[in-house]
Amino acid sequence: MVKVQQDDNTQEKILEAARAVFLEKGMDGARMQDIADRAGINKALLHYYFRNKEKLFETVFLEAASRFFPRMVNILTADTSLFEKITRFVHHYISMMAENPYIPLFVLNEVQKQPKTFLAKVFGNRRPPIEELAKQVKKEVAQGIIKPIDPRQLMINMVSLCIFPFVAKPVVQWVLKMDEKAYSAFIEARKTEVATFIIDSIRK
Amino acid sequence: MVKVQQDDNTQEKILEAARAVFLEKGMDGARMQDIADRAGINKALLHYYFRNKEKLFETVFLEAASRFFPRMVNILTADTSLFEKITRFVHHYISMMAENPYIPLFVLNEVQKQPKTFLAKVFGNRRPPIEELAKQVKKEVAQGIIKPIDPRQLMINMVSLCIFPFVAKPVVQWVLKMDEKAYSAFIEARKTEVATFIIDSIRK
DNA sequence: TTTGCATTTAACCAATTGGTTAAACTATAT
DNA sequence: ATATAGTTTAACCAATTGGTTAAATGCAAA
Repeated sequence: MVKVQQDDNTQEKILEAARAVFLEKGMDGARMQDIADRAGINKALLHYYFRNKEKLFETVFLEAASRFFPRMVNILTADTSLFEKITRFVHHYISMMAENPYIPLFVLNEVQKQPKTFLAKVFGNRRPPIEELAKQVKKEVAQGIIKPIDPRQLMINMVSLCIFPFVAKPVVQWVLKMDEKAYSAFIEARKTEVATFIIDSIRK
Repeated sequence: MVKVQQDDNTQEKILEAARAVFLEKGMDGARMQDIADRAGINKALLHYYFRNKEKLFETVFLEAASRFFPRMVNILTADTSLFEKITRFVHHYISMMAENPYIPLFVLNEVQKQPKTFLAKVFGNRRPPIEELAKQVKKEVAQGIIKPIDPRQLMINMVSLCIFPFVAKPVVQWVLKMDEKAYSAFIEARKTEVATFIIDSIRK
């Protein structure tokens, strides 16, 4: 059926446009008219597909989040060495941010505006499996494999190094005078740069 | 003259309220009525003091920025060793974020929505003096004092490690199960943790 | 050919919101 | 006492915006 295909096309066009507009403007700044325009349709059809702005956003966001979390949980709970774990974590985290660059800033905003509600919606009951990594760090510190470090600080460092260049993309581009291509290359390079940066820091 | 004093009080009350509301809601989400309410005045008086939302925002933000930049420029252009520079940079950056925790997320949002306009307004013509640090890094790499590293990556790492824990404060608190006191202690500890983390990473 | 979904057009509504205005009141400086 | 600046009240305007509606069109499946 060609119709169904058309249907999917339009829906995907809308989601793509929504991603772009939400990225640029945030939830408050995003205009339904903008999204419709960018999707090449009109407002009526936009509301025909998604009842309202909130639903549209939820669809866009949960779609990305549902791809994100399972992979990170896998990496963190896998039976691998600490250095291997850090390397894989950084690579995958940066890759996923690069694929969904609109997410992190949005999350930070929503979580700022309504911490409880939002965190509940995203994580539900489950928390990120940080205990695994913490234990592993403590163990390797005790064994003298790595330098002493607070596992919590290490974890925040890892996430900071992965996420920040995305939420600060325009500033990074401006300060370092990068066009899109240079920025992409810079991010690509970070996948290994950040991993070695972290490992070099804690290795004895 | 008591009047002038009253005047200053009201103006400061408005700016304080504006800071709070802008922090919570961002530029788009912030409502003039909210600001007036929180300042304990009415909308008419708010507009009596600040012609419009944009002017108010500008005042609030530039006031904070004008305290921030000179200090960082000083540190970056000072005639000190690289490790000293990194240490001072991290300490001051984190201190200033702790004093103005509402700024970073706000900046990231505005710069996302209107990169040119906002960056021009904040930085004007001048850019952060990154060349100094870049040269210093290249020199010490060449001299074999530190490991080879792209100065740009290093600088982004420094800033990421300083800023991110603030923009992600609610998430950090939730994931690591911290109350306000624990979070403050965590941030305080970062002033030295982050500095040694970076230096340990690049030191040969 | 008829049925039904996708899509457009275009007008419209209700709520929000930034911003204005004018009149009145208060307290103080002169 | 009077002028002046700070402040309130309250109504109002214009623009934006999320969302709705109804009628018409195109088009593929049956």
